[in-house]
Amino acid sequence: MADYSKEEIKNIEQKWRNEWEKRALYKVTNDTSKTKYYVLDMFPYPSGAGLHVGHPLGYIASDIVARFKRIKGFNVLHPMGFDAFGLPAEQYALEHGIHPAISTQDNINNFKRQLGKIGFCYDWSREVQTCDPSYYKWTQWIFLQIFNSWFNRKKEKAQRISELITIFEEEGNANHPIQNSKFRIQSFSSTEWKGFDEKTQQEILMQCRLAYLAYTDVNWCEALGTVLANDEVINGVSYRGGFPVVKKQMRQWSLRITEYADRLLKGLDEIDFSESMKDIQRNWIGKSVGAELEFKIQNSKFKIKVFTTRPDTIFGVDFMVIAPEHELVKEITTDAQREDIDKYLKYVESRSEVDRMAEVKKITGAFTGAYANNPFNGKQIPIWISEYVLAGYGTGAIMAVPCGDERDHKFAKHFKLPITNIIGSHYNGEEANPTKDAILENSDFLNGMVMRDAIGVAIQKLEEEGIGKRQVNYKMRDAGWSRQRYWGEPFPVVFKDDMPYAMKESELPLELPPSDNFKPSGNGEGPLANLTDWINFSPNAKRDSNTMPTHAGAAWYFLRYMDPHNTSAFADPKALDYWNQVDVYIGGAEHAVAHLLYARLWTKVLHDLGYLKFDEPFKKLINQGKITGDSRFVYRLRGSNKFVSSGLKSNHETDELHVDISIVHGLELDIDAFKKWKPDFANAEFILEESKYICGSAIEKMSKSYFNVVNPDEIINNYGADTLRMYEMFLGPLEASKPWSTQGIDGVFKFLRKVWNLIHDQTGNLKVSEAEPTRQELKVLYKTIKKIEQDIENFSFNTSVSEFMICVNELGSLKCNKRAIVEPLVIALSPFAPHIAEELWEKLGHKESILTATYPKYDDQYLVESTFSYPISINGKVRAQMEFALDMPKEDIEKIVLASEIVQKWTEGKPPKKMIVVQGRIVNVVL
RNA sequence: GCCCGGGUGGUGGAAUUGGUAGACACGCAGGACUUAAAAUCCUGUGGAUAGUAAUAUCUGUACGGGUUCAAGUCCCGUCCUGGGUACCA
Repeated sequence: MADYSKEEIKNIEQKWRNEWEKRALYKVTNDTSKTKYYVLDMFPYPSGAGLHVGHPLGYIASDIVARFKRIKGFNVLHPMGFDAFGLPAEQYALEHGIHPAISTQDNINNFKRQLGKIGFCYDWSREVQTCDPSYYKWTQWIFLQIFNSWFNRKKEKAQRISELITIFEEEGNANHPIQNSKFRIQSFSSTEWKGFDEKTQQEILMQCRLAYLAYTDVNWCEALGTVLANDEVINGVSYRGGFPVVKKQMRQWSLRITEYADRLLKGLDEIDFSESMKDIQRNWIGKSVGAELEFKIQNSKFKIKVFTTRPDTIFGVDFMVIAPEHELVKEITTDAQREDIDKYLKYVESRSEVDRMAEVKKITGAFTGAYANNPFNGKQIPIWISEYVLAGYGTGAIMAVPCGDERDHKFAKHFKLPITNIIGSHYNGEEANPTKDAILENSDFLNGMVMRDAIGVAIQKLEEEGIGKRQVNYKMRDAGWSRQRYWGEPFPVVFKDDMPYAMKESELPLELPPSDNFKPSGNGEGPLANLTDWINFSPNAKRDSNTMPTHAGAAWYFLRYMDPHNTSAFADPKALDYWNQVDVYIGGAEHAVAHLLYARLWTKVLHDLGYLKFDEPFKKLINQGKITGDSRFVYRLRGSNKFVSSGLKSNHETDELHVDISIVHGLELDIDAFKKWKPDFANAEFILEESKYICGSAIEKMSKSYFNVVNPDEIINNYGADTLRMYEMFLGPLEASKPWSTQGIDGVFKFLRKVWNLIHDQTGNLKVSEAEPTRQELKVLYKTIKKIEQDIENFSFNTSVSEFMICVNELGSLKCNKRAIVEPLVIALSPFAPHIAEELWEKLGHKESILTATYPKYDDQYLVESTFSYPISINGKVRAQMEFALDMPKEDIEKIVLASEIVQKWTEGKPPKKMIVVQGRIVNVVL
């Protein structure tokens, strides 16, 4: 009895999970007397497959941090919830006829059961579910705040739309021009504003709102009768089924995230995300600084605006290219070229997304017959159209500089256009050179300047002459916010006269109407369009048939945890103020651009509107790596039931089959188990190498169909949750992605048993001595505590597990079972292995949970390696100090002293700057 | 193509940021206990050469150069590899 056996582990872990719940130990209060610490996991989408070993990796890490900070004396918020709206539940409903609400609840229950077994210290009383009306009431409410805001570019912040209306009433829009150049009304006075009818006013406001309706392209899949999200479209065909996808214009909600591009970019400097994560966001935002300038078209009233990042190359412009969709194409094409252009436009129209993606390198285009003039020297420039210029970026038109831009160069060569060289020997005639370091030639007033410097000069000149101006462009587009789905938040608006109006707060939530029809309506609208009574709920008012994307609920859930049951606000300002930013946010890197950007955006808008004091939600972000599966293969001879070992398969024609990883040891197949695995294989024959069957292997994603999934329940049944927790941490650095393998889990289990045995004798009785610890024992303990503390602060949990192992090995060899050593060790271990720590803590005579303990302090004097220094004197003067370790053997010290005298002779009396001494030997001397 | 990471024993991975490379663990080998097995414990374990041995010497962090008293770590080039992005002017 009382051995750390598998049976005993189950009892211990169950006992403590019950105790924790019974004593409500994880309940967190908004207690403002303590310093707060907010540790957040990215809440999961509760998929039907349940948890696999990859999920808990980040959760375990955050749980360790939460428990650590707690025993460090912080008031720790460590909540969990579910991102419960989403496509898979709807898909499941279509296939199995089970309502998403029901399957989602089932899945959540299963997740909670699995999470409960791992011993996390979540405060479940703060759980949020995004599909809960009491939650999405506030998602809708925040959406309406965004809808009722506009972005004041002068102040670079969001303001209430009511303030904009006041401005329009007082002064028209002279100071706040319409940004959409295609909108029919561009400027108006205050009297004009007052004269507009209601609908016109609403249309104007729609051009300014941060959440706005507009016709935008969607990915329409005719075969599936539905609209697809970007990530459901792979290389121009649908992810499911591989059907063609085309662009279709639909009236949809978007969030004007582009207005925040610059603040989202600047905000990155203040927050602690990994550089790669910041890079991804920066690339996504895609800021480029350059100039916008106008080219006059010959014999025409039109001008073409282009955007360029390289105004310094203005004298190298040999032609211009505009997008085929550009509005001026029809206007400027000459009669002589009309046939060519029409032919090309037809060709472009016929090209699907797939073709374009596949043939990026293909050079196509047509000449319009029109010419523009270089704004500086009047040089005649032919105007072409080509699909390599995108209508959606910049102005949809470019000035082509073939000697400096690769695509322009290829285009010029292909159509035999002349190429002006402005960079001398930097251009070899064969390929473009995008350098900024060349000295400009053939460039009029820029001649002789280094290109890098000429950029600013050119912009200044453009501005002086009124030809152009400095301009910043972003790759990022506004965020499409409509989904043609059922299982999401309905938009809390009503349409009157085709314009949306915000619902009143008292009317929220606008609940998702009950339905059992989840099929798309077929005309591009989602399933809600089938509910005509709900849509047309009143004779002159309609609802939106779209729902919000899952990003909506996830864009603010971290705020709701602070005050989850509030019915009068999304959270109390005091709670928001106290908990403030998330101190550490742990989750997968796959959310780099979508979720994290939207959460940052919503935070910034709420900040601007005065609801939050902070404008970045996450102070620090840690991306845990993916745990991938380690698959095994067998090779079946084609058309037979004979399997050939991996090393010999090249001699045969074989098919590769996944085999269950549980019947393979390392790479060697358990042949008997294999025969029993599936009836088909009962009579299988084998071609062996060295009398073994060796399997092939590959690292791939964990998936049931690959037979490489490891369910945490299995590990917990075998070894207990504490071993699982420590093993997942021991596997490698948190941020690295790594294949799952249970090789080595025994080592972690043995470690825990050693801890157990440290204070139990062979018969299972407690053996703790009250004796004073020795200096050596204290050193072992303090060294460990200090290292662990640093490791946790650095999120380096793999090394901290090693550190514990070293410590227990050393204490074991010292035969140390003293209370003064063991107790602090158990406290330090408790964040990693809470169950065993609680049990030992109780056995050591404590009535209160170990969560109420205080993280042990260490005494530096026991850790210092170098405690005294020996002066080296040269010519009677002390010239350098040498440091010695306190516990260095005496003989070694004598050796060094001797050596240092030799060194002095060797260095001819020059004082060494530094001497490297390792284990009593002088390794190196720095003069 | 462009922008970031990464490449260390049979395996997962350490290395105080330029200072004994391979901590810790797995695996493997040998030993102890046992009638036996399991479990547990102990010892060894990058490679090569020499030696009965303790040990000694050389070599070694993808490859080729370089800086430095000293390089896994810094610089240049090459090759693999993971991620992001894609005609963004």
